[in-house]
Amino acid sequence: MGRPAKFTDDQLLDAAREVVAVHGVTATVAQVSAASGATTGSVYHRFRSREELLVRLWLRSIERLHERLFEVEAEHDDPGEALVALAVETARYSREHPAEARAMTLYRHERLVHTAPQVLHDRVVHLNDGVFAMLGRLAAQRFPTAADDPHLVRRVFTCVIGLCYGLIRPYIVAATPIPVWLDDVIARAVAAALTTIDQ
Amino acid sequence: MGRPAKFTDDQLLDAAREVVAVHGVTATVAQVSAASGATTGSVYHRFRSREELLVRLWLRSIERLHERLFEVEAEHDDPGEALVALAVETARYSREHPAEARAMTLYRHERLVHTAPQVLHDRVVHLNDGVFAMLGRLAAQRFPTAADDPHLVRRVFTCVIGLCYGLIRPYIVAATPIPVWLDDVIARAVAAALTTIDQ
DNA sequence: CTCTAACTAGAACATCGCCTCTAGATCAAG
DNA sequence: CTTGATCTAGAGGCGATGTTCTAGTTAGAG
Repeated sequence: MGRPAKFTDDQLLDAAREVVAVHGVTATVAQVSAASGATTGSVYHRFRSREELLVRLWLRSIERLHERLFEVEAEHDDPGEALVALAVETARYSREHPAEARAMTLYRHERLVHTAPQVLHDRVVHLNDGVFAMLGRLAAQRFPTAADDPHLVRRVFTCVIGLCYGLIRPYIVAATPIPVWLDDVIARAVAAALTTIDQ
Repeated sequence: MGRPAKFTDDQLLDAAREVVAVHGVTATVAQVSAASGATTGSVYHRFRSREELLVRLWLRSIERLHERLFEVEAEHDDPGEALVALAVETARYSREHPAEARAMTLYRHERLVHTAPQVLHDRVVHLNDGVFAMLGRLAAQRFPTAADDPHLVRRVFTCVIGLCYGLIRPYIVAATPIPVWLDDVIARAVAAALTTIDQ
């Protein structure tokens, strides 16, 4: 075997996360290497490009949020309550982990499906599969009459995750604390938004 | 006097708007000059920097939306209905003018307050004054008991403009049509969000 | 007509940041 | 100990892009 690694992938991603928390998507490889203690050469030994590094960071941050969301689903019996709880939990999680949340804002899923590095393409494509399946389950329970709407999951996603994310995003990007009163706004707004699917 | 101008400022801004609609914030001066027919030298004769050009475009797009919003206020007697109508109108306007809407997403107001070019600083700082005054008027009517809350206007702004913008932003950035069903989602969500201010 | 302010023109310059390249260090296996 | 795969190291190539520079053009004023 060869020499053991001095830095783990996660260590480099952690460094990138802190740089991104300050500089956003314009974070440079030089900044990441400075923050991690590795040199640019070492960074490029692990990641084929700056893009791959940042996309990996983005993927990791979103997957971590998703784990939380799955736990939230398990804690609720009522599908309507669960949907609202998913949105509120997204806000809470982002408030508690601002740097992780900032990493989530690096890209948009739809764009990356077309532009992500080859190696990550499949991971990007299937990133939301689990959450969409969960939303499909909850939606089928909550809106039995709309079960045949092919866009049902997409609409539910917009009313729950999209609505919440849109409200908290400005705070995340500005590195400003997400106000606690926003949780209540999100809960009521999501519940009301979902009523558009009823009729 | 000297030679008359071959391009007006608005012509150059229009060209920049079309480039931004495709390339977003990474639009280059070369792309703008190509789209307008002017050379980079001419562009720099009008605008001191790329930043000033793009900030001017951003300001123009937001001021144009604001004009619409003032008209909407005048069309409504009930303050609650007016607040909801403001949000829905923002979505409609963005749907009808996707390139203008894309220009609105170039910057965030809070960041520009600190980083905008000297010449534009005042214009940036007072950009929202009119809208905030309008929201203050409507909020004072709609929430008479909360009139002493120093953050009232900020909260109303979040519940109306912030909520709407958060929902439509993904479509604007992706250059995807804003679904019509979103108008209904926005109307109900805004109305519900505003109820958090009542108690 | 001549003068001149204002503008056009686009080549040239400077900077910045991604990425590569070659050399050297390290440590497990044999 | 020797070997060799793997990693560290950081200087430098290279392309892209913001900005400047100098020359030339235009059209109104006197």
